[in-house]
Amino acid sequence: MIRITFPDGSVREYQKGISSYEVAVSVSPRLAADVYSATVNGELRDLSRPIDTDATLKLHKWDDPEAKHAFWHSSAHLMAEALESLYPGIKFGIGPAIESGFYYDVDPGEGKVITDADLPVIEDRMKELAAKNSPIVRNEVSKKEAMELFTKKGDEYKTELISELEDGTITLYRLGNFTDLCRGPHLPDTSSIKAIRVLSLAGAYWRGDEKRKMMTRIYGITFPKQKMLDEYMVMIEEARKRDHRRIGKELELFAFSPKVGMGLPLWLPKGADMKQRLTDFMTRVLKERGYVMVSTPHIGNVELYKTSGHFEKYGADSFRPITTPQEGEVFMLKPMNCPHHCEIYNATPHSYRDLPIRMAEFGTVYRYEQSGELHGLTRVRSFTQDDAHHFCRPDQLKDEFKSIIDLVQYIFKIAGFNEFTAQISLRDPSNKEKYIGSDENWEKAERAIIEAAGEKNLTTSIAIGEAAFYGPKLDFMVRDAIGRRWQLGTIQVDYNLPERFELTYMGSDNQKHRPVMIHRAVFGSMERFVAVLIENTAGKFPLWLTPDQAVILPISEKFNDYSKTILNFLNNSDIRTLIDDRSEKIGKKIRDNELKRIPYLLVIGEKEVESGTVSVRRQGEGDKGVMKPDEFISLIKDEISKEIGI
RNA sequence: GCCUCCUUAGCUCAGUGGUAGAGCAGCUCACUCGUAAUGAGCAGGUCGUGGGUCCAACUCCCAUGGGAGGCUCCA
Repeated sequence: MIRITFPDGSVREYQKGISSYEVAVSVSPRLAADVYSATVNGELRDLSRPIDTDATLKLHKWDDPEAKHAFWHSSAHLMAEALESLYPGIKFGIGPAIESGFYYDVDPGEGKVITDADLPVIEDRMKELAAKNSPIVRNEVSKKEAMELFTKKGDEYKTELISELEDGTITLYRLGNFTDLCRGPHLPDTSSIKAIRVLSLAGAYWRGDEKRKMMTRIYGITFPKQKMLDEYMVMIEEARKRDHRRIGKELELFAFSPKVGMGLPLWLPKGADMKQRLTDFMTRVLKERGYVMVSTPHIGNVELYKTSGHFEKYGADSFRPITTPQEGEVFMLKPMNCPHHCEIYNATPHSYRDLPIRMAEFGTVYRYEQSGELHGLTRVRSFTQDDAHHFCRPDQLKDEFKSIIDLVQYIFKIAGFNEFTAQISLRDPSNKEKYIGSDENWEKAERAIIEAAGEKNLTTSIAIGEAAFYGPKLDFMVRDAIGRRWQLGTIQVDYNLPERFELTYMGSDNQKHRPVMIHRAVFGSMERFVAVLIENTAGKFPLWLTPDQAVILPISEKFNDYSKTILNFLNNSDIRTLIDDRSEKIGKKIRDNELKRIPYLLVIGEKEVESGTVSVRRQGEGDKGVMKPDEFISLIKDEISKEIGI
């Protein structure tokens, strides 16, 4: 007999060799039906594997990521089984579970392609195979045996993976006729895979290396119930409706034109208006926080970027240089504001008493991004950063970091980004030659970031080896409608530029010292920030920011004169107001303006004219009753004050 | 840049070899209306562009522009 300890501390005795699944059944058959994998003595395991010793056991139900992982990983194997039966000779790369679903990278063979039209066929075959309820069988073999098996099969991708594994036991999992190299864990069989959808195709370089073969990546998702798949598809569809590219077009915020060039956004009046409002707001906040505003040109002499080191590192991947016709001077489109800011620093002498200097600019930069990378407003070739550089003494580093984290937290809160993630990127200590700067400086900077984040109660993850070559950084990421993460805010320590630009300040010891530089952005870029804001709000912007705050809806033309009086009154009181005086019925006007996400609709008919009032309707909430125009203005001002405190 | 797919009216989309169609939006007219779609009429496209095959191409083929989803990249 063996003793199994459950997460609640209770202990039960079982026959040696019982499986986790059998344990689940003994607790409750209902539980067993919703369990997909188990953690035995801290090790993630198949439900069907026997337990031979006393153990702690946690059974993973669907809501646990571990359960979904096993479910989707087994689904990837099911898809592979289907693919192998449909495309004999197909070769397999890797096929993991991901956040939502799974994929498998395959090589269909020379001259063969899998296209979108094949997806339903694959899906149907998966359904047939799943219905067989075949067991998924775990098998331990030696490295040599595994190598022989996949060599015989001609699966060179698998043999490459095996050759890199440690000697010792290698686990294989067999489902039907398909055997895969795999660590597991897996479902006991395919009986629980009830709903299957093969979603999409993509190219993916083998092992993420662009010099190697382009595999075909097939994405899919599965669920234990059809209803869950239906709900998932509805959710995806809802997310698509929030896509900033779609809403941006609908609300006439921005556009792209092939004539202007890909990745070069055009801000339409309403979008430009909003962007300006964000800029004004940020400028006010920055001034309160001790920043000074500067302004620099859109181009700079190539020597500037040679000094900064950007030319050497990115020159080949930049827009081609611009040359003057007479003198042949060479300029670059500005890819960064920092070199310019360094020269601003150098334009005047600095005492240690002046520091920190917080120099900010809404600077438009131009970067050559690969065409396949461009994406709406989130990845463009021309964008405006809310850029700033802190020039400080080494002893001020941590406080400066804290002030920036505080600023980011403040702005994100106002923007409603409550679910951002923060990542600290440190250098890879085993690869020091990739980075510039002394060990001492790196350690100091990394410690300052970690401590500052801790003192601001910021939950962070740490990524080793993700630092920039010139210093560690802290990035703030927010998700878009379909779950992709975009970096908005960033804080980066830089020891490189102060050196290269020979920045100095006079210390209390009457000696010249080198300041430390911190690059930081909060919005990241105006473009990306607006994009994420659109997707997070579905276009229902906060009142202070939205292009049009109110629309007046006269019930008929008879009330147009009074309505226009109100229109002027509100606009003169800084309420951004429009009038919809089309000869349409009131229901139609309400519908159209609700769809335009106008926060307040003011209905005006005979009653309102007689009593000198407006009838207020809040978007999404319906009729709020009548009030005097003055009261409406207070209502709006109060709401804005709650949003941004003015 | 690479892989797969898409590209028809301002927007969303039908149209599988016989020289283009709907809904919404727009314009005109009528209606003058009370909280999410009033009715009628009109107008709008060299089917992204350039080649080719064919008696005939929106439709098939090639090239190219643009877009989507990924991969690689992202100072």
